[in-house]
Amino acid sequence: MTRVLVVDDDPAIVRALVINLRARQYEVDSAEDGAGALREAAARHPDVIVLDLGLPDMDGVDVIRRLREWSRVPVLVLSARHASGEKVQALDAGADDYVTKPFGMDELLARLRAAVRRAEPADGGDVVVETEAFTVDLAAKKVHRDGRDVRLTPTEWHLLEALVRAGGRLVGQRQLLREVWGPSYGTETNYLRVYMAQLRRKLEADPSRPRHLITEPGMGYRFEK
Amino acid sequence: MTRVLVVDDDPAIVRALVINLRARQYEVDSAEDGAGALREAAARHPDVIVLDLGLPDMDGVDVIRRLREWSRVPVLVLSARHASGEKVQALDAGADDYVTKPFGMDELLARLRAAVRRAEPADGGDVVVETEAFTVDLAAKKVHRDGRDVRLTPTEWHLLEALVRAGGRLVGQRQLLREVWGPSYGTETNYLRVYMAQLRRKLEADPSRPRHLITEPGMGYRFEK
DNA sequence: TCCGACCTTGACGCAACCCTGACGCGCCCG
DNA sequence: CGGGCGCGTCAGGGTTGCGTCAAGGTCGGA
Repeated sequence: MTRVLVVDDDPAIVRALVINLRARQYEVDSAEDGAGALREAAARHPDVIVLDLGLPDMDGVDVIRRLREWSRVPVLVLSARHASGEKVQALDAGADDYVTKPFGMDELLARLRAAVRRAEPADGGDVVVETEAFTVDLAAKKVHRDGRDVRLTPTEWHLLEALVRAGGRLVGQRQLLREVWGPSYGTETNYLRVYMAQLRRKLEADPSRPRHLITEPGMGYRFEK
Repeated sequence: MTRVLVVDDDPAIVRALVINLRARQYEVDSAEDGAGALREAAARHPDVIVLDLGLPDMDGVDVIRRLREWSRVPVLVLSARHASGEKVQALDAGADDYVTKPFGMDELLARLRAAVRRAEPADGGDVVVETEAFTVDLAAKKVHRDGRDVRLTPTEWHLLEALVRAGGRLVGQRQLLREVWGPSYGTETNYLRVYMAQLRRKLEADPSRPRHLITEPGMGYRFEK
């Protein structure tokens, strides 16, 4: 879940933002001055900060500078000032975006999404699923087992991916066939048998008694951690 | 030097931007429609794009979408529309910032600096990637091996860069082709074969048995440390 | 104008992959 | 008790994809 830190000395704005963000499944913290902002940022490691420039205790631009000494978290500045000098200062201090009050909530949210999206893959947004026998990295398209990489053919990988992405739920054979071989393949269940066998041979400790690539007779297959 | 691509159908705006940017030591290309923008982006690999939404040949939002199919270059949108719906659309399509006309030149430049600053070191984290056989310096665009520089042609370098930036993840052949040769080259997989062979000949200890530039048959290629 | 570096393009051999059919086994139901 | 069904296994053959080589083309510099 994405964590947002909202910094503003006007409780009405904080409240409005918190409500809107929480409604969209963000996790939200807040602060009402610069010192609090820096403290919260260090303690909670937010994924993005919405920062009002007009704070009671210190200059907003200084807050950005202090923050940038140790963090690259995206900062979206909120300000009543329309003067371009202010904007330039804030942006050059390290802010990522600058929105003037009064602002449209949907625009702000869109800019927030943009800021978060940008930062995401830099951290290493790998989706990794682990079992006691092997490890599947969906982003890198890599399978690890006993400390070494397992080579999968394209079809084997597609099949494994379809199962793993289902997240433990049962996947019907028809759906599996369509996902891997295309929409016109609905009945060739022998394909599934062959490739499931190959996957088990490559991934399971005891291929004849699979613990992770499970057959549900008459229905489909399931991936289990 | 930072390379900027300016896209606008109004010659006056293009001229103003080009002059201002060149004066600040940017390298500037320009295009006057969506097709030209995509072509230039593929050919010149700019570090940031300034894109007017009101283009004569296609919707600006579509330009962003098409661009995002193969590139993560920062896009700064320029538009006469103030409506928040437009902004949300553009930002969610993959734009990084949105400035409404008429715009202040110093503000635009500040936003441009912010976009470039963000993108630069955020890409892969490490600027220098080492393997036991060779070293790649992404910032200096240099490859070292056995204590001496390896001469790479521009295309060889683009290809190597695309692979190294992926950081061990598999890169599909289509994506690779688009990143290196441009969006219209989706099927010429023979290019990949030829240039991968050249890279391996220059970089791998045993080119016939590559340890770092790996082929995943039917899927793509992978750089491994 | 010539030369070299680089990019494109086609052809060819080989290995790997995908499909396919056959067979055996266990389970359920008649 | 026997037949049918679904699943796992195996091996062979057609096809695809990859690596390699070489020739032609383009562009810029000497």
